[in-house]
Amino acid sequence: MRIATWNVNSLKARLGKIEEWLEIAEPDVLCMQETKMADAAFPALAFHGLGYESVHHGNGRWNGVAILSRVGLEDAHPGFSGEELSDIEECRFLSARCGGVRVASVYVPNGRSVGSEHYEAKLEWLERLRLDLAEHADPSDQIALCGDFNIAPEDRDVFDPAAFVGATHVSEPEREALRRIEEWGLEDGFRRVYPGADRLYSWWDYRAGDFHKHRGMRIDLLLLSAALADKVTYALIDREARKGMGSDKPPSDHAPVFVDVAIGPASA
DNA sequence: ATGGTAGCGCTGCTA
Repeated sequence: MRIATWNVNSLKARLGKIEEWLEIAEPDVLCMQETKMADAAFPALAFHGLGYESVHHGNGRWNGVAILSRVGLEDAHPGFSGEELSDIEECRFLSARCGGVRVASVYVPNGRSVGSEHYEAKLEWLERLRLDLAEHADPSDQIALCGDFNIAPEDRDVFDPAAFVGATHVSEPEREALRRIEEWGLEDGFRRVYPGADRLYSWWDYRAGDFHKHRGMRIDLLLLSAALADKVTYALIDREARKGMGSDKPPSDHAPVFVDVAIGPASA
């Protein structure tokens, strides 16, 4: 099973590229973030035409998450377990069961600047995610948290650690919050395939030509429970899709990332 | 050089 994640930075602006990428990469499951779309505008028919069931959780603001699946999509749940839909101001978490895997599309708050109220809210959101797992999930199940975590797990995941001193995405409290989630029973699927690699990024700032200068960060992660992590056969950050894929319109500032896991009918 | 680009949507916010 191929499980992918992609912060698309506006689903409306990127729909053509996403359709193109689905046909090229053929993921079984794709988690998207930053759709910037309301549920009523979600193009479920376009994805259905490519063989994907889908679910979306968005309110038209700058957030919004979705899951596509061609291996079944059941028991979709917007927000954390027990969270009332009417209480959700920012749509950043959506889970569903796809082909026997509990999949979540995750869009961690940016945090803006260390010490700001937005940064504190980011840490609180991460702790809430951890508690949600601890209370409502079992680490022995097949679980994949896929998304834009807005955290580079280690210094080797950023192009120049010195340039990020004091910045968000690399601060110790953020990394500690991520580690605590992993300690519950999840593992960075990318590192199963590339344990020693550095300078492999998933996001590049649009500005100052950062993509072409290879000045990026690896912040888009696939966190897998052991039942999946032990069966990873391949992983890729699709840098080609960050180039724009033949269209005149700009690409997303994130590249899609995927892992292949040898489970279920797709791998038989 | 305290810069730069993109999306949304129409003014400035968010990333």
